Amino acid sequence: MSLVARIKEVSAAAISSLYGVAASADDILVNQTKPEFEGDYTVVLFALIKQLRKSPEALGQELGAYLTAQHPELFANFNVIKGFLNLSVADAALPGFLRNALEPAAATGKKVMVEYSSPNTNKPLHLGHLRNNFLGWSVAAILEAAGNEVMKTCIVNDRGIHICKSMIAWKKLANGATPQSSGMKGDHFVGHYYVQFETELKAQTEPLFERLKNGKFDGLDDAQRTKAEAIYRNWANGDRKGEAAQKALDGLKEIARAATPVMKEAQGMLVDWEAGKPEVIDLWKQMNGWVYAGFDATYQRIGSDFDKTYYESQTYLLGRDLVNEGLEKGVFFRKDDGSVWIDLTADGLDEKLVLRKDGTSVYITQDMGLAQQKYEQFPYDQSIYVIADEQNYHMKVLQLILEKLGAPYAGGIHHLSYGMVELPTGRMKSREGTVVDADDLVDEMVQVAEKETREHSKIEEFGEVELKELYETIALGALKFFLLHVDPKKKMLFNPEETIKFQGFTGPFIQYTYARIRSILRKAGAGTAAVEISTEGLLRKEKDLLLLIEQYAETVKGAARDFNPSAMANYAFTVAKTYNAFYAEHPVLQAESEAKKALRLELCRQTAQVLRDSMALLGIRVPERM
RNA sequence: GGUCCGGUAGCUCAGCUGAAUAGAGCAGCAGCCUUCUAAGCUGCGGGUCAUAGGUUUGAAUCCUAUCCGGAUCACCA
Repeated sequence: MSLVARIKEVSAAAISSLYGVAASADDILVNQTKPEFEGDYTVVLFALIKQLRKSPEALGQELGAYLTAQHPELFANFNVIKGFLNLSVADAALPGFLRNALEPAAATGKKVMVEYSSPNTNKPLHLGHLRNNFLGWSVAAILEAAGNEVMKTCIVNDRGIHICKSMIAWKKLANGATPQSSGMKGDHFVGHYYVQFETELKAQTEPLFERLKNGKFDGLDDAQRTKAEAIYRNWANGDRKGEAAQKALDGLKEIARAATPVMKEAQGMLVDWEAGKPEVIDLWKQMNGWVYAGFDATYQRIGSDFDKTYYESQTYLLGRDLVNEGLEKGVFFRKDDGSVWIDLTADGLDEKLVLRKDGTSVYITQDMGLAQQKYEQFPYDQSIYVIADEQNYHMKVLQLILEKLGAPYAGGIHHLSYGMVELPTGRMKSREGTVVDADDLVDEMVQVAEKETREHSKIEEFGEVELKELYETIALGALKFFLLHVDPKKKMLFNPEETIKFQGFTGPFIQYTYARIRSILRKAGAGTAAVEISTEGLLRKEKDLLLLIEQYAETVKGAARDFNPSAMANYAFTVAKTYNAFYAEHPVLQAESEAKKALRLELCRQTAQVLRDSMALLGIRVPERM
């Protein structure tokens, strides 16, 4: 049990016994005492006074007197200010609680699946993927540390029109080039052809778009023509400025894009792919293979891994059984043209298509099927989807549909919705070339780490290999901490003009603190085994540190409950800061006495452990020296 | 237009299951390396918590409205 939980427990018991009123630990509000007051933890009394018909002062005095008298092992002292009962924890109580806090969490028996990363195979990973990967990996690690059985999964979007685009461009332009022959990383190689395709598509779209704007519809198929004519009529006869007009123009442009020869070619290739045409399948396998080789290198470098990888090419047909089931249950209905829908208007949403009139699946259908398959293979209590907040609506619909189908796993689905990473100029747009490439960014960070290390470090005994590793550790530490230290659900700003900081509330700050501690421990020749500490004459800064370390287990629990790695980042920073204040004031190796030295060495050891473990839950390594 | 999310110091963010005078980092200013790593430490300045009402003993936090920014409402994935 944690210290705070224990304080709540004895306070509740005290109230029951003092006033004959049933009180539970949940009724007691305990905060950390503000630094300007004396004490460690504070019981806030206001909520209790109405029921007990006591003044806050009187209640505080009585409760404080009772607690210190009944639990001298727990409380050394108390004071009451207004409605706040400030309690000083007995120094001797700390070692026991510390042991609890640093023990691994008890197993919950719960199975949790975490899906993250989920790349497309037509282009390399970018900054947005990094936030996703770091979040997903970290949440999985935190859930595991909190005692859950965790399975990390990834759904690779390896089929569809976007892959066909890369394939078409490669066939036309590459002359048989490969990543090897061009010296490019596979995912960048394939991404290059995707960009080529988009360039050509844009070039072909423009003249067609102009013709549509002038009411010329030749070259369109019947469906496109009907649609284009309708949009055109509205636009031409109405207001030519404003939002509606812009929407009409966007519609026309979309039609123009679809009607270009290159786009038709890509669509044709998708049809061939679905038909299993061997030459298309072969090329598809080859290009995806290049991409996977590239992804693997990046994943390895940034430390992403998965227990199971799903491929959309193998799951995109799933979900049709669920559609049939839904039709039988009356959850879905069929329209005259044969398409299948669900009406969610009663839930405040819209009607949603789940099967096209030609019987093929849409995105949501595939996700229904995949959810089902995941549950069959790993009967989870919770399934976390790490997906950007632009898909909030989609995930809401998915969960609602599964609930209506009566899927037993529907309630366990949780969308870990995170905000997009934006540039000072707004969202990253691949069409405008403002995407920050993941590999480039990591390379850049490593260079900065090297420069910073040259400026600051006094370590000359490192060899080339060790230095390289150190730069990677620091660079990824800075990058991961930067992307994880803010609340996941908030969008965040990344300014490519400014390099990610290495001072203050950063990963390297914590890594540095760890390295300093390790340096002391090396010099002391101290073992790694825990030593029984004596808290005789504990000083304020020593106690602050002990109280903070004691909060480790609770912090992990909270981070797991909220799926929020930033809680770990904030905690690690506070620990490091508190340690640094202690470090500046109290010598360890030259302590006043042997007893003090032993205590402080143990403080160092435990601080190091907590920092290393907290950072590990963020996927960040800590160096022995830096 | 409907729905959802956000607006806290010059900048980037904590705090949001209500509780003491709203906290960090960066940037600015002033100090601290003959002592365990100065990527550090200490101090100073900096706020109408978007706005207006409401609930409450108590509101940055809960409710309502308004303003501003964003996402979304595809037979794309």
